[in-house]
Amino acid sequence: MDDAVHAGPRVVRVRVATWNINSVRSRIDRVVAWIERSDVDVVALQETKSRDEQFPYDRFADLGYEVAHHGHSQWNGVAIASRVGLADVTTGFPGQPLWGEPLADEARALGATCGGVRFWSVYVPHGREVGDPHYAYKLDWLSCLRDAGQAWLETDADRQIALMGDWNIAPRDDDVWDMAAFDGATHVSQPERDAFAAFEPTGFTDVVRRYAPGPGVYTYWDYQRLCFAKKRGMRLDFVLASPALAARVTGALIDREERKGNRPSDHVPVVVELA
DNA sequence: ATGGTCGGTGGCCGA
Repeated sequence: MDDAVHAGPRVVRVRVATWNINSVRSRIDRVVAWIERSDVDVVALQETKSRDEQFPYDRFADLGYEVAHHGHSQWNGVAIASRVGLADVTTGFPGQPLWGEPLADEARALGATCGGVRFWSVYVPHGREVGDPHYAYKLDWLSCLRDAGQAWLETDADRQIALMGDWNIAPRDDDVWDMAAFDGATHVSQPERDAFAAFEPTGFTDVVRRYAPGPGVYTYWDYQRLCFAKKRGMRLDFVLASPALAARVTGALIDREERKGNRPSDHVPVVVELA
């Protein structure tokens, strides 16, 4: 017995990640290999492009992870995998807007509590074109998520909450390779940037940028036109942390290597380390 | 050569 080993404050390091994997079924071997290699405790996935009954639950269980998935069709789809517990799974956030004809829930948000932290895997609507109904939906969706986040912190300002995923917004000019190429485009418009910035006064802050500053640091590269080789990317994936969670962050990285090799996703994982 | 993509699906849509 060596009591000294067990004395003092217990420091628990946790690595969490978010990754738009652009189809979990076509890329499950890569996803499994990355999770094993990267030693993450919690990973939020977006664009699984699967119905629940198609989701490869066994592959995560074999790795020692519990996993929750929310998917209706070949579109969207979000998941959270965890090896530090997975409880209170919630599909969709309170007040999440509907879409389609007839109006219906899209599988774009999934909440779960893992290791005392409330995680949300979010896949923000793309917007398609400025002025398109989908663009209005995107702005509304972001506004409603902000309201939900604000309400959670008003209930308890000390809650550890992570809103992480593909936000489909490049908040700063440096978050795209050339602003001239995005003239009039979605992802960089002022209303979208305002919708993203509106999280800041509620207490949610991006915890990655200070550890992975730009310019030229991206999380997404279009498959077309050799964008990755030409370093033409966008920073679209973010981890927004509540104040109590942000205080635990000791580091972050964007795993650009994962964009290489055979059949990668067009997004790469974003990893945050908590103490 | 001045372009160059995917995935899921089912014959195009969404990104």
